[in-house]
Amino acid sequence: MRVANSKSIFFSCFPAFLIHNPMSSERRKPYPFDQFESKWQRIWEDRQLFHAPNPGEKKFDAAKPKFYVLDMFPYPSGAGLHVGHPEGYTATDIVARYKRLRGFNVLHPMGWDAFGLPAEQYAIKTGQHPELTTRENIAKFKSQLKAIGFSYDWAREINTTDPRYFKWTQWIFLKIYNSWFNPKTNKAEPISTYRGDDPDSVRLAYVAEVPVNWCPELGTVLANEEVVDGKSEVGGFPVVRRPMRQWMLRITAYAERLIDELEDLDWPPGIKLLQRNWIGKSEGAEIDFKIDNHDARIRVFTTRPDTLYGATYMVLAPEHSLVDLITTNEQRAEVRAYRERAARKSDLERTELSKEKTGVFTGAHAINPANNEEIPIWIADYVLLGYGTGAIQAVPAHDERDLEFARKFDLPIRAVVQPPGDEDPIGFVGDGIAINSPIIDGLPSREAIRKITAWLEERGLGKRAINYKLRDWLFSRQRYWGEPFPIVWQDRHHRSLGEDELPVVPPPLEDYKPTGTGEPPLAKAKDWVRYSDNATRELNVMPQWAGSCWYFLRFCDPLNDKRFVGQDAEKYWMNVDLYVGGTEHAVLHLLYARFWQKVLFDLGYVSTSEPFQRLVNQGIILGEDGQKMSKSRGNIISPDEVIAQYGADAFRLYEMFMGPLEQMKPWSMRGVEGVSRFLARVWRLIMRENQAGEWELSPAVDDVDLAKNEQKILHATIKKVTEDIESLSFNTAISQMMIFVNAFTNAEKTPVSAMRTFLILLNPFAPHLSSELWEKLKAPGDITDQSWPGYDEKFLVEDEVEMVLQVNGKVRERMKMSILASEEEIKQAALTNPRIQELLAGKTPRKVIVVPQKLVNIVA
RNA sequence: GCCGAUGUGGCGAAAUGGCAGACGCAACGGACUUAAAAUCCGUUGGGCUUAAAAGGCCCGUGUGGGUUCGAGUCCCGCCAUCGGCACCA
Repeated sequence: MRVANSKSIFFSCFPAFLIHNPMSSERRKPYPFDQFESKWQRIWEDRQLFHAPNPGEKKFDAAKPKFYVLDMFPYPSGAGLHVGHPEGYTATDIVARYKRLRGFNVLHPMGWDAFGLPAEQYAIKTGQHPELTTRENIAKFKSQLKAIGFSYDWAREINTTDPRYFKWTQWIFLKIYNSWFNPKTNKAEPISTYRGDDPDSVRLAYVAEVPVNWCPELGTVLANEEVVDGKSEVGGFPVVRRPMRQWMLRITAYAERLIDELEDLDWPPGIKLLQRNWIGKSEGAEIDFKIDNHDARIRVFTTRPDTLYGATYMVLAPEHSLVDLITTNEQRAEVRAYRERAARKSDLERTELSKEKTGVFTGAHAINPANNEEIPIWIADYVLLGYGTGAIQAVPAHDERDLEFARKFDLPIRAVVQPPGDEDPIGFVGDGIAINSPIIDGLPSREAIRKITAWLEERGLGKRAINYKLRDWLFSRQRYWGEPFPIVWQDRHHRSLGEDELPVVPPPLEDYKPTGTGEPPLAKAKDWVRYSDNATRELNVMPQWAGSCWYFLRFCDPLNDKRFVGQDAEKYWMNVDLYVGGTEHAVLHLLYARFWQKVLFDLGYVSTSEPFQRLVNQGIILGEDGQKMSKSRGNIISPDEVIAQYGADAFRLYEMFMGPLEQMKPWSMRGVEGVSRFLARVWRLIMRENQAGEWELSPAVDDVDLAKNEQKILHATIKKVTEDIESLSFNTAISQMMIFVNAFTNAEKTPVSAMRTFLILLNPFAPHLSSELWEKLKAPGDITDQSWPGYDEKFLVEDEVEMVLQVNGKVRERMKMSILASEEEIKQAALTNPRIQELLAGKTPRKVIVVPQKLVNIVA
């Protein structure tokens, strides 16, 4: 307590209700939010006020339009919420409450993305089952969210670790597994429509031996996104490349559609660009090079077939399958040594540390198909097996990497593109004019590409080709706390379980520790693993992304036990009209979810091919020191302490008042105090404290007409708040409400009608306070049943406006003008103004610009 | 290196090409109070002019140019900070 030495005074002058627990109420509350916030939360819960009925249910009103507003659901960590989490949640809650007042059926759900590594790590440390800690963490998160007064439809709460949920995650996996992508129809179809010999080679879920990010410390494989600078994102342990049998999802089949269908989405352009870059489409050609003394050919991918004449050597990735075949005996030892070194390199060494190009000559030569020149074939780890064909034609004159390599190993460099101007052709990578290239000499690059590609195609030497950076999705994890695959193995072949065998529930385990061999922890559950006498279960589990790939669908119909989502519910609610979350999910989550949605759409299970129509990213909230909040900096602020001191409404309001939603901004307790003062002013506009220290309705509140200026400010506020909520500019909406309150604070009479209207405007932002005051005003019905007020422009315009008079662009004078004044009248009034006359000193103005109702600029 | 975002008072910020700094914080002054807290009222970008005030003038939105009667806003170049990607042929 701050007033340690003044307890007697403290007790004598404070109302009784504030002192029953003086240790917890550090200071006097500016308004008694603690008296009613939990009361309203209870009322909302008891009355199921925010439950949205589905089509076909009793209270469903088909006449209303729908609005689906969704938050990225959280991973319930042990630490609880910090003030960054509820930023987006507050924004969506304001929109949800606003849309309800506007007469929409609003779907506003919340749930838990609860599978994941931290719970498993905790289990390893403590021996507590992840299910238990998950349950506890969820309870903590949920109580924190409820304390903020969010209007979630808790009847739709979902939890990705609930068998009733992941049963359908597994079901969707089966659909993916039992589908293939038909390039003719450009969509997924049931595997039964595939006419080839080996369906397993085209399934959208398949098994492959792939080099993966193996982290010995965690005893698991990590996805690329979980590896940061060659170290594990969790724990910072070293990560090495190692081939392993893994489940993959064929997301690359959808690369084109994932790019194209971004077009019509209302997403920030930056996020669309990020996704496009991630998918990384590039157009070019594949060209076949003959190998001297061998039948095999090497296929390369290039975006610049017009530089073919400049290809003075070739490079294969060290892991390329033809390396063994073509390497000459003299070079074999050197090549083998290089390949071994490359294989041992971690990602860190391969990228960050390898500023110097390395490579070795195979001893073999290829024939350049354009000029039949013999060129040496090298291997080097700057060529990646996973991109294109894993082999390149090296054109050192017009590619920085090839140039660096050629210079280091003294390979020939030949210019074949003449840059515009007098730039040096060597090292020029842009478009120019083809030179030293008989077939295309003199052509600009774009045309040269077209012509030489056609030339190659005619001769069967190459063809147009498109490549993507996007790789197939590594979909398995060697962990315990995830969805088991509904797959069994028999005679070294995988096959799917029947839908009636779902869900496949993870077996209870005593010991969650990684085996360390790369074999998943599920291998320890011997009985569970044995599916039948000759079949065993798949031991991997799905990655955490799986559950979040379709949760927005489940929210439409969370209790359905017949289908992953009921058809009518899905049709009615989808798509998500507004999706709010952090930029950290800009690529992966959003890409994966779009991919699943498209598969389900192709197979006819959902009605839209894109899940999220409008996307908004909230900015990060920094600590009071302007640094990112983190345990180590000790600058984490929990909503609990803020709410205890200032109340949930002040917390919500400050989250939104800090600045634009998308922006990064630092927390400030002073700022919370500021909005809390504003809410107290609202309270005292309607309530006053009597002699006994009790709050009662203020006698100033009366059923009076509004003065003209009051009418104007009321309608200006309705207009501004409405428009600002629509554009998610909550900070300026709040500013306008402050202006409103400031204007009414000193009025003799507080017009009750204006107060009611204002409370409706305030309701989405500060639902507890506005509900309480609505009740205190004895206004009819519940505030949540009201309809959003409209405004009338006629109250906003005045008869007279103040206009600015400028001379040469500088403000020199102001004058009042009727809004009806014509331009000519305004001009005359300005020119005859004494101050302007004085400034002009008899000179004739050269030009007069009149902007009606705004200003006059006189150019002298 | 490439791509993207952002640079405005002491601080968070606001401004359809038309009065830069609304609103809030902090600070200062006043009212109320024995006093303080709370509350209410007022001042608050920098400089010059003035005994003081009123008033007037000049400068000011990262930086240098440009377009315009007029630029925080539009165009070109540069700098800084943050975020993403990073041998993708």
